[in-house]
Amino acid sequence: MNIGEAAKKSGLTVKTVRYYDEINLIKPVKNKVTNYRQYTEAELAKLQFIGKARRFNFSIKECKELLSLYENQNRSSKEVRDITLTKISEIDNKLKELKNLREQLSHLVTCCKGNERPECPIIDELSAKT
Amino acid sequence: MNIGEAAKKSGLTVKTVRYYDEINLIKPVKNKVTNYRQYTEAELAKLQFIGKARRFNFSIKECKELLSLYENQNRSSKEVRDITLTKISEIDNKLKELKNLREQLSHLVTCCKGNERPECPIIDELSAKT
DNA sequence: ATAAAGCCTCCAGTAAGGGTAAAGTAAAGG
DNA sequence: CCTTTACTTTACCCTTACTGGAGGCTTTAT
Repeated sequence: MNIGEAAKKSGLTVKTVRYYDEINLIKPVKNKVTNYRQYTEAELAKLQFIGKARRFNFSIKECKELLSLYENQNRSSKEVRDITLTKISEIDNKLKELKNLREQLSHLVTCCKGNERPECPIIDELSAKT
Repeated sequence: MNIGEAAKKSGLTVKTVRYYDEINLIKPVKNKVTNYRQYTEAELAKLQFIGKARRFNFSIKECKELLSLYENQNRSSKEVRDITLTKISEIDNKLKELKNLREQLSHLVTCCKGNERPECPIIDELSAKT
């Protein structure tokens, strides 16, 4: 498929997908006649995967690592397994923190609805005059 | 407290905290004699909050918005409430996606443990030759 | 008293793209 | 077949959110 379709299906921009080619992250073959990039389904899947990881601030370098987990010929090895487990635990930390952030905002909503100015330690702390 | 302590307690780097001062996000007072930045507990709380939001790719601009939710004298207004609810729903989407990413990696681990080379559609898809 | 650690400003560089231009290619309608 | 519209190409500079380093004051520990 062409770059536009790949971008759309992966939720990335065309610019970004082109950039990933440029930095040798996902390099599609190019139609020798038109010079258009041609993406396979496998490459699309990788783009989707990278998109997901990037949205959670895994760096491009880390994305390469994650991708290599999939591509590693020796992926059943202990080493690969360990890296993956490390990433998972990183993700678990992110999940925890994200839930906490949600909590904080949701608290803001329930705590401050209506016109009352209820007791609210979180807000008091944050809105205290410097 | 000095910048080093504020940085440590907020999980940001000193450089980053200084940057947030520079862009008028969190501006501490400065000790007129030493010229050192002096952070209050309230500013620390804001740094922590921003750190959390930034780690989930809320832009600096969005962080300002979020902060203003707390500081807004009129925070019980419908508008502020709506913005907050929107942010919360964005967070819920992020949570969903993050769980999905975790799932994908965790599947990789259980699927590929030991030395066998088991069937694994996700991997097969991703590692398929271009 | 001196060394190490922490703070300051200033300047330059980086990561990961985004915006726009100028030009080639492809698909659809008349 | 031709034109319009949509898509793709490279090239170049711009942006956001930092990061690193130089050079120099301040504070703390020995």
